[in-house]
Formats: sequence, C-alpha cells, structure tokens
Amino acid sequence: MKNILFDFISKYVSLTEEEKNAIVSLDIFHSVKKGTILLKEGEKSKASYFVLKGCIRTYYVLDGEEKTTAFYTEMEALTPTCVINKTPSEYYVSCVEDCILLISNTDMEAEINSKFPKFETMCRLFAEELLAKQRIDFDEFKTSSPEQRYLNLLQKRPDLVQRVPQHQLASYLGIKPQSLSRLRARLLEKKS
Amino acid sequence: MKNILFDFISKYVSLTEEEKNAIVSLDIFHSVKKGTILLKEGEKSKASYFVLKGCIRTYYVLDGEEKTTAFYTEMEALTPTCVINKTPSEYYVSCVEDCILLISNTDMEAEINSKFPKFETMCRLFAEELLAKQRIDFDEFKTSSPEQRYLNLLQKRPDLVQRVPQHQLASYLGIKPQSLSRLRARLLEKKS
DNA sequence: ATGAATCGTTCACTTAAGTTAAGAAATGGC
DNA sequence: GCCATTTCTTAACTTAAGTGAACGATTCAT
Repeated sequence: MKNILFDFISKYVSLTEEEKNAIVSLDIFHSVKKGTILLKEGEKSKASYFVLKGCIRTYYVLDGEEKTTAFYTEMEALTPTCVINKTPSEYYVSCVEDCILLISNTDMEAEINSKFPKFETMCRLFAEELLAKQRIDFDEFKTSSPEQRYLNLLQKRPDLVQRVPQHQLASYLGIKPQSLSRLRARLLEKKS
Repeated sequence: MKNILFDFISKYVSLTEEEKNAIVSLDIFHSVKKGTILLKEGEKSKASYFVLKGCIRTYYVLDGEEKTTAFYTEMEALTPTCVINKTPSEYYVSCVEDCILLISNTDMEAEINSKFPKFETMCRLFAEELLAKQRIDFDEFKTSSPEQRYLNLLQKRPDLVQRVPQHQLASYLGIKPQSLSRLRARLLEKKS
C-alpha cells in the first residue's frame, strides 16, 4: 500500500528515507466502508482524500435530488473546495465502494511543508496538474453533447461506467437518469 | 498599474521592497491590441497571462467552428494547459479587447521561486484557489440548464454579457448562438 | 463612404432532453 | 429466502436545443 503512494509521489519529487518515514508516521491510511459519508453539506473540514483503492464521489442535494458532480478512483485526490476556502461545504462526499483512503488534513500538510520545502513544490505541481486536467474536462464537457460525453467517458474511464450506479453517472454527464437510459438504448440501436 | 498587481499579491503573501523590485525588474507589463492572438493551436509556449485591464479568451476550433470555453478579465490569470503539460496547445488564446497584460514565463517563475520560497507558496495557494473556483463553476454548469446558466452569468459576471460578442458567449454557455438568441427572447417574454 | 464580411435575430423544422408515470430488475436488510 | 427499497428501463407527452436558411444590423477595411 505504501509503495503505491511513494510510486505516485515519485512522479513529482524524489523523497529520502527520512521524508518517507515522516509521511508514514502520520498514520494516514484508512479503510472505509461503502456508503460511508466522509463529508456532509454544511460541515467544515480540513480533510483531503487520496484514493488508494475504491471510489468516492461528490454530490449536491438540490431540491431534494442528488446531483453527482465527480468521482475519484485509484490514484486520484480530492481536496474539497470547503477545505481550500475554509467555508461550510456545499456538497457531500461519500464512498461508492469499500475504500482504502489516505486522509490528511491542512495542519499536517502545513507541518510537512515547513519541514520539507520539497513537499510544497510537489503540492504546487500537483495542484497545477489537476487544474490543467480539470480545465480540459470542463472544456470537453462544454463543447460536446450528452451522447458525445457518454462515448467519451466510455473511452476514458470505462471502469466508471461499470462500477457506478447509472443515476449517479447521469448527473455526472449533466442529464437525467431516464435520458441516459434512452441514450444508451439509442446507441445500441445504431450499432446493429 | 504596479500597485494593482501588488494589491492582488498581498491577498496571498506579503512582499518586501526587495521582492517587489525583483518582480518589477522582470519587465512583464505589456499592452496588447484587440484581436491579437497570444497562443495558437499546435504551438508550444511557456507564457502565463495575468489581466490587468481588458479581456482575453480561450477557444478551440472544432470542425472549423470556434468554441469559446473561457474568458479572463481584470485580476484573473491564465496559465494555458499546454504550459503546465509541456504539450502543443489544443486551443487558441486571443484578446477580446485592447489589454494590459502581465506576461510571465515558466523559467522566470522558477527563478523567482528559488530566490523567494514565499513566491512558491503564493503560487500554490493561488493554484489551489483557482482549482476550487473552477470546480464550483464546473459543478454549477453540470447541474443547471442553459437558461439557468445564462441567468447565473448575468448575476455573477454581468460585465461579460455586455463586453463579449453573443456567439462567443453562446459556446461559453455550451449552446449555439441561435439558441442563446432565442433563450434571451424567451426571458424577455416572461418578464413582461 | 461604400462594399464585404461578420454578427444577431427570427423562423420552420428536426432531434433530443425533461417530465411524469408505471412496471421490471436488482439490491440490501433481516 | 423474502420483503422492502432502490435502481433501471420503457413509454407518451412536453419543452427546449440543434439545424439550415434568410434577412437586417453592425463592423471592418480600404
């Protein structure tokens, strides 16, 4: 498990044994059951999540309806906006599956950052990379139709379509569950 | 003009006179004419832009059609994804109006970062804040209809609706110019 | 100032998503 | 295993966006 983390980190900076030990000693590995709510609307939090195994999602509850806006799977990280903005959360975070997560908090990060400036560089690079990824995702979303977005998802994250409930996928694609169901039926028609 | 920049920076870190001078000496203030293309599809670039005055936009050309995905106005910064990923750009960046821009490049930033660690902290905080802002924007986009998105834009960036051509606004809202035109007519009907 | 190109609106028509409702299928708890 | 709940699909109908085309209005270049 630890190796997975350090392999990931090594893409950004190289750590000494001392630095690795400092991270391990923080005791941030957690097993979390499917359905667990990690963050609720209205709550304040300092926690960030890194998914080692499993899948978590963020969702809003608008007019009593869940609107799923993001999924995070293996090797993906989520720092909720409420953590960055220091405001109550506008959305929920919960586990789509049983998960092994790395859960850190702002204070721990600040401590590590001051001890190891290298770590701050990593965080900056990581934030910038995420910013670029998210920008591309947003642009693709804006410039394509629901059908194209679904096909795009099948290409890029085929696992998601399998492991996540349809109605959650639907709002992730910006449409209603019925529309996703119909859209899929339409695509099957076309193929044959 | 310099004061505008330093007021902005002071939201993240406090700079000494020495540090301010180091920044000014980089000679990064530029006037750019409306219509100027700052970055073309396929180009590699190391340049980032901070808008002191005016408006710039990013757009793709897909099937010969321009798809505008973002606008940056006063006090907003753009680091194109191609700069972060070190890949050829997938989109264009151009000036919607005459602009006064602060144009920096990766090498300059690296130099300043190593001289003043404080600067790297600022970049990290800034990237994180942008990440949170963009996440919220994306979530709002996903969870709302074109009409809601337009009304939302009227609330949050009323200036954009005035200063930017309709057909650019339309793709920014994820629809066709005709649809935006119709949507606006529909809203006027409703009001009366 | 004038002609050319671009831009915004309107219209008729097509296509697809939203809505409401019903029922089948899958899942979870006991 | 069985019931209750949730999830997925289907269908009929409504609403709004996409498409193609036409026509002023505006902008731009010379």
